[in-house]
Amino acid sequence: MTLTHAPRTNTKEELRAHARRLFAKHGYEGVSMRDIAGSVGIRQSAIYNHFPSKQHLLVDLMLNHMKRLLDAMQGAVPASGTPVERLIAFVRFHVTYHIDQPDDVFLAYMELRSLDTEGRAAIVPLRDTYEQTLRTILEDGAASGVFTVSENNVVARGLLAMLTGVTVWFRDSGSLDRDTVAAAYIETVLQAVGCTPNR
Amino acid sequence: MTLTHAPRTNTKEELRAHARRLFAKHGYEGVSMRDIAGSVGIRQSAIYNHFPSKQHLLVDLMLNHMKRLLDAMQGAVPASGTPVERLIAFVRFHVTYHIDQPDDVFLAYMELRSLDTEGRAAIVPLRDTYEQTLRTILEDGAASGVFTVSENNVVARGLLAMLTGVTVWFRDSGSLDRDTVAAAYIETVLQAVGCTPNR
DNA sequence: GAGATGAATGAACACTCGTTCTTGGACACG
DNA sequence: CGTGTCCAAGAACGAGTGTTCATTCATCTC
Repeated sequence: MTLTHAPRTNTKEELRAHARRLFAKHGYEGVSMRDIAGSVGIRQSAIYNHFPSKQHLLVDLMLNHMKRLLDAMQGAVPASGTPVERLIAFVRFHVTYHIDQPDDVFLAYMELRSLDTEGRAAIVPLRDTYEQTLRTILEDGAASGVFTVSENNVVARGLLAMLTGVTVWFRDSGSLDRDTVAAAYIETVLQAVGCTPNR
Repeated sequence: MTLTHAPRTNTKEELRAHARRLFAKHGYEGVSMRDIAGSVGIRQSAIYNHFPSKQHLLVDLMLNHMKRLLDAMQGAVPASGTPVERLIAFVRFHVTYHIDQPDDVFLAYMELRSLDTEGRAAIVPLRDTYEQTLRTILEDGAASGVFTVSENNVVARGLLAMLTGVTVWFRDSGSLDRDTVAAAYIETVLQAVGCTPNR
């Protein structure tokens, strides 16, 4: 008798997309299931046909993101090659990927604290693997003498923070395009590790 | 008839301290007034004798932090001096201050989104003033030829993100002490702006 | 056509949220 | 001693929380 559900397709993927955007904007705790459902155009109870809980929805987003990030990075950064080549590839990949997926990146970075124990256990190793790639590049470069870095770990973490920060301020509507930004980061990072390839 | 309130002193400052820690750990939305009151050892209703609302409590924390940060920075970074001297002073100040006050810093960085319009209007200018200091140092250095930076704004934001990131991983219990970390950041930043003073 | 499945609904669950209000004890000052 | 101020307690407010449930419809398969 009541006007019930209209036919829908792809609700699950829409839920992912809207939840990602809302979580990134307001934080996990700042978004209710009603907010997400309302954004998609369904009632909150219907979410549970697709995800068993709010926490599972968050883990789904973060896990998928980390896997895609890791895959894409390993495709973009050659395992062989000089440290300089690999560092340039890593920085270019990281900056452009983060420009393209700012919500996913911000979520994975910020909402580790909202994960329960098992969620965190699933995600932290992936992040560590990603970061280890940069550390290895720096170590190789330092060992072969082309990089000058005093504290490898401090520099690696510092560079990652610097690169990831692009999501905070970059807007496509701004005056700089992606390639210009990536080039600026590449130059700055190369200088930061004491490597001036133009000379 | 009921056992009512025990005498207390300094409740307001205790509320600030506990709220700061909890907000930094779980996020503004992830902390309730009952959580804060329980952490201090009073009931939630008693908070309203000291702060008119949760939002006011957040603004109080962020505004006080930004003012103290700005004051301390202006005391630590000489207005006159060479760009190199000022850059070194700025980096050393920023890193050590952020190591000492990680909760305040994280809060001010993350919870801008939880501020209402007027709170944001009060805080954003202070942060801009702080960041402008670094930008000016980079501009002066670039103008006098001692720094090599392609995109001044990108580099300034990148360096700030790099330095602020120290709050994420630094622990006093770790293997590195504050001075070693500060020195590593100083060296990395000097190299990043294309300035190698040891040569 | 019959039946299974997927996906939506609205109502309800038991809590928790920020906030308000009344009450009353502790202490300072006259 | 009386009065006023400060600040705590406790109860209550209405609204919102994540989640569960029975139900209903549309669509696919046999």
